Amino acid sequence: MALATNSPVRQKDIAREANVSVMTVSKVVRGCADVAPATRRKILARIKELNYRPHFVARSLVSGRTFTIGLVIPDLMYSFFAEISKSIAKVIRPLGYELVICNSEEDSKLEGEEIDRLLARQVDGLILASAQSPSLGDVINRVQAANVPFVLIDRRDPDLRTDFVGVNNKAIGQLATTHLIECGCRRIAHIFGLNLSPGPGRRAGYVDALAKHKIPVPDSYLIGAADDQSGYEATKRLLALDPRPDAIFGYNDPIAAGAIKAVLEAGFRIPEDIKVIGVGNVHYSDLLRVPLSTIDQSSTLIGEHAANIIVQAIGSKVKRRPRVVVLEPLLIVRESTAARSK
Amino acid sequence: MALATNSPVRQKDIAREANVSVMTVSKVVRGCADVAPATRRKILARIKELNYRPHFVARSLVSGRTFTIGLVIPDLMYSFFAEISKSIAKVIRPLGYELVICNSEEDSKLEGEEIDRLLARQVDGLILASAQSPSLGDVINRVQAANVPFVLIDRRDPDLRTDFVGVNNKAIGQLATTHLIECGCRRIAHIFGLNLSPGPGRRAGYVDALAKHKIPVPDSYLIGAADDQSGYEATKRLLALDPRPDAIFGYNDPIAAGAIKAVLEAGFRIPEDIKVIGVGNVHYSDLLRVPLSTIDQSSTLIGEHAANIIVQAIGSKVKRRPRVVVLEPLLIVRESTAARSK
DNA sequence: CTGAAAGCGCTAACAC
DNA sequence: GTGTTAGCGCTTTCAG
Repeated sequence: MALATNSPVRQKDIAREANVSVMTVSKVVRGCADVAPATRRKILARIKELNYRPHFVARSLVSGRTFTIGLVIPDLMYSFFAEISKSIAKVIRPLGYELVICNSEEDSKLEGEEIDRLLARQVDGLILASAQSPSLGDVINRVQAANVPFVLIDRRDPDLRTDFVGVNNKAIGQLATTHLIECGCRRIAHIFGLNLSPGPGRRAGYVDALAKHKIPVPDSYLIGAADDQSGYEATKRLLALDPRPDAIFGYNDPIAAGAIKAVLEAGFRIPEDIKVIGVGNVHYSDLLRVPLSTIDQSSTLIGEHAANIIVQAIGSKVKRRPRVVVLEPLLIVRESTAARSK
Repeated sequence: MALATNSPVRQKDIAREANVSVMTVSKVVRGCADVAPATRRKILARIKELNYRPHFVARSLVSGRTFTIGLVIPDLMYSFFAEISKSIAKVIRPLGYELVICNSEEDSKLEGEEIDRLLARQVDGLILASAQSPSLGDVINRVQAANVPFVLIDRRDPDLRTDFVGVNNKAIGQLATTHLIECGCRRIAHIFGLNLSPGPGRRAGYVDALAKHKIPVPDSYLIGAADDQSGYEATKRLLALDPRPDAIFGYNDPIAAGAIKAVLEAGFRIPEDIKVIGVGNVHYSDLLRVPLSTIDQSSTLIGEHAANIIVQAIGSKVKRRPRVVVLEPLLIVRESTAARSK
């Protein structure tokens, strides 16, 4: 025992110690059947003794596979993306893959660089929640040129026929808005998000639901924000309008949480005076000043689907037709849109 | 132009196209000076034309460096760790490193496997927020045997002389508890966390502060929890005690948020009847039912320090003495411990 | 300034 | 069952 506290142990070392060739060691390491039991035992003993670990890089060089999947997301701090990352990892880990996560920080230039780096690192596949706007074309071209399978998540370029996993954003907008209408609200404002695929989709659903119920709203009820802070600011502006909105549909939960803060600060009650709904069903929605009604977009499922698709794409040598998974959203009613008896 | 839509381009291809040897291409790629300007230009043109990208794996095999750093954390969903991940990435990215993040899910067996995998992948360094308990010894031994630099973060084994970056947890416990005492509370309960280094540290600070002010509390005021849900449950049990606590110090913000929920549900007011304080200053603390007073543990700084240390350790061939960075916590007072005029 | 030789650690493919 | 040969794409070393 003892020894081997330092310096990498190679198959060559095992081979020498066990009086066999490197090839035989390699076979044992990979679990090939055609090795004599006695030899195998001897080699395994040395492997354990010297604490040998196969050299992943060397193996990758010859096999052409790194068992690495790259994930590019706007921000790990959004629990939506953290949850997706986690669920992807959970699927691919047992298959021997590791995940390299890159923050693009909603910056399309940075995103491009990260993707290039991941390609240079020979990732076997790529999962992208792109910050590119309005078109993903450039990046996608480079990825395709590198012949690396990829899946788009959350944010989609409708012009591109690629694998995609996401939510039906229009349905989200419709669901949220219709819910508010059914709650009796008629002056429904929407704080929309970034100009990426989920943003316009939710907005379209909002507009659509209003139209369907023949409820007109002033343009001033549509206003943009990026996070809880700007959602808070945006809401202050909404509250100054005349007539004042009686409901606010936030692009996501953080924005809606900011809205709640602004509404309460202004002295209005939720849900009595103003109802608020968000999207995402983030973990803490239930703990907010007013427990937040929201639309669940099943982040975990998105990750699982994306992971399964990419793994399958890596495995298949033939060109597959693009797989598109669009999940249906789910309304979750909490106190912020509750029907309150006075 | 055109072509090269597929198949990897190698230096060999560039060399052939440019009528030079592979060596010269390699030199240009690496930016060596000893290449004739004309040759360099010619080669660069081909590189761009064929969209050549250096093969990271091959490069790693010969250089012995992967420019990859492994990060093992309990859960990416804890915003504390997400924030650390993000700040680490921000530091190492410009230096050419990529981060591989692994969730250990607070499972020491899984953690060990992940570390082994990262070692097999030849990571240049490792940053660990270990779930091992009570001692990190085993894992650390393996990492040291592999001769890979590593930094412990957040969770420490006091017996081990290793690089470490974290917060002064005892000071956190003292700060929180002393603050509650100064608010006039005398029946201060503590919901402690997992039995890892931060848990006992904070608890010790709590006990210490109470002792210093000669405030006795019944054993029943000390109770454990793991997340917001169990924090909620734990608080319900605390509220059933006689005498009822007039303050609750939660191990972290999620637990404290769960406590707030339970307290309000039971019909008590915060901060008038019961004050609550957490730790972590998570992003949404301000948006909770009652804005949560908390102790900031500067997650971003932890990540930055850890990143700097690991990069330095990777760079230096000599054995350095362990660097230990213990950050001092900061009290942030919000409404949950505010002195309210009746 | 340019290039030929050797090899990083490992594994296909094929002999023995 | 076992070992030999060749080579993955790149860089280090050293000749030209």
